[in-house]
Amino acid sequence: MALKIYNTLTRSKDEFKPITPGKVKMYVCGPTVYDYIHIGNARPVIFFDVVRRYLESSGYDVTYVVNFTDVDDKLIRKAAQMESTVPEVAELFIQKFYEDTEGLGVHKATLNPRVTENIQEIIDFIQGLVDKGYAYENGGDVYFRTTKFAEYGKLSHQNLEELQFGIRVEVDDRKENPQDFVLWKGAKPGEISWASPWGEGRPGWHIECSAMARKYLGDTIDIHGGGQDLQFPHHECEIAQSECFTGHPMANYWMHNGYININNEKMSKSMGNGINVNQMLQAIPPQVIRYFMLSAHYRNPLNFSEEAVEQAKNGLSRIENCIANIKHRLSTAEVGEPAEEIVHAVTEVQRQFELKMNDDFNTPDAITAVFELVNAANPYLQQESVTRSSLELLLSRFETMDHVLGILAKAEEGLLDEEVEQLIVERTEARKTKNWGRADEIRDLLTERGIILEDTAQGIRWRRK
RNA sequence: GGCGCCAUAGCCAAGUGGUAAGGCAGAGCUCUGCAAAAGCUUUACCCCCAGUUCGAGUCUGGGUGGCGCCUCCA
Repeated sequence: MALKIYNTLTRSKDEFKPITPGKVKMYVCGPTVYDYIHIGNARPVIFFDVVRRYLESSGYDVTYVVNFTDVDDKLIRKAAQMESTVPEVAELFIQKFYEDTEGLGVHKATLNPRVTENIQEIIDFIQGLVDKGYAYENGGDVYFRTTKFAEYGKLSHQNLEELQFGIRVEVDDRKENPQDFVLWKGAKPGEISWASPWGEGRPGWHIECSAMARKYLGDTIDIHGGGQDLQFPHHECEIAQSECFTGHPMANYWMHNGYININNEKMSKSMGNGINVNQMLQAIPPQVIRYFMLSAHYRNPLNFSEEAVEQAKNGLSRIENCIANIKHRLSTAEVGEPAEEIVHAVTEVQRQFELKMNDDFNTPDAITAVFELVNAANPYLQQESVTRSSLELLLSRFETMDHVLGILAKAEEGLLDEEVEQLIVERTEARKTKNWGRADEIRDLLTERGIILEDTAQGIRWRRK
């Protein structure tokens, strides 16, 4: 079963063939660290984490690079606002990024290079472009000469002539052509800056990714990802810079995730409907956020709303209940061969899971596969006698799939404080003597404390709300 | 103006031309001391109109209605 990836470059699902067998070089554009990450940032962070996990679970050795843009206009503005410095602001929000993404269960990237740690590489890169005639200096700025790169527009499938320039951003008259973009920005007095052949300044936005991707992964990488909005101009410009500089394709597969809307509206700061991951994690368990994010295909828009979160939460409970029920049966299960229907279900579910993940990372269908396992497990659990091997088989399959999706909470077994333990014992006694009043009283009391009791044929099962 | 995306049940959401997955919510029933969890049952002529085809949610053309990008943006 070959993995297919929708490639923005070709606009089709292409079979994935790594440059080096068994290895994947993957670069995803990371955040500009001038603020907390928001729910929109969280989508690529979570999705590409899943891509990376899936590739690893498929046996690939993945080098996953996510950069930090730690110097740019927004950072300079923010630093002034906070009466701080750019490095301090960057450091603060890099730490917040780590906290938030860890909170979301995201595995750390192999490398998180920063722009400010790669200034020399960036300058060399720009110099190379100038030397080859692809870039020119004017008034302390250096620009990329888009007309020299015939393929400019191949990623976003744009014709240079048809683009409307200067609609949103004023065209700088130091450019030869309005579509040229800046590689090096001359510093204004007082701004953070580095010495360069063109005077004091800082890198333009696009060049950093070209320089860092090349430095850490090589001239051509396997997968380059990011949000849909980065397609143009950001990734288009990266391609122009890198391919003019190295003479090789920058990346073989370009992946772009869709937007998140909030209550069916585009999220934007000006509308004031942004949601920080940090705040969100206070209210919503990370597993629910991941489940929600993965419940739609990554290229489709996804609408965030209270109702959607509620549905995600309830859907997840079905899976979690199932697993809790399996674990609860473990102690009273019998020795024996795994049940035939379970072996069959487990095999079929795994096949489906891989089939769907191989089809351009169809996570909604992958989640469906998880539910199919639930739908096989639950009727089995209804049976009077079950075998331990069946239960273990089910559990291990859940684990395998969750290793990729990361939607299940780590089991926090056993740890009930003594008082609660005591109450449960008391309630069991009360039930034996049919003292239903007391039994219900205790159950209500524990419910208030967030502990839900369930009476099963195999004894009491408790879980946290 | 250019380049694209989307439309499937009350809600969310898949769907390789071959009688429309899965989840949530709702309803009824079973199990239960009562619950919970779980089980069973139940809900779609796939935005509209043409066309291609033995056969179209799926392909083509044309509409309608949403939406994105066009040098800050995930």
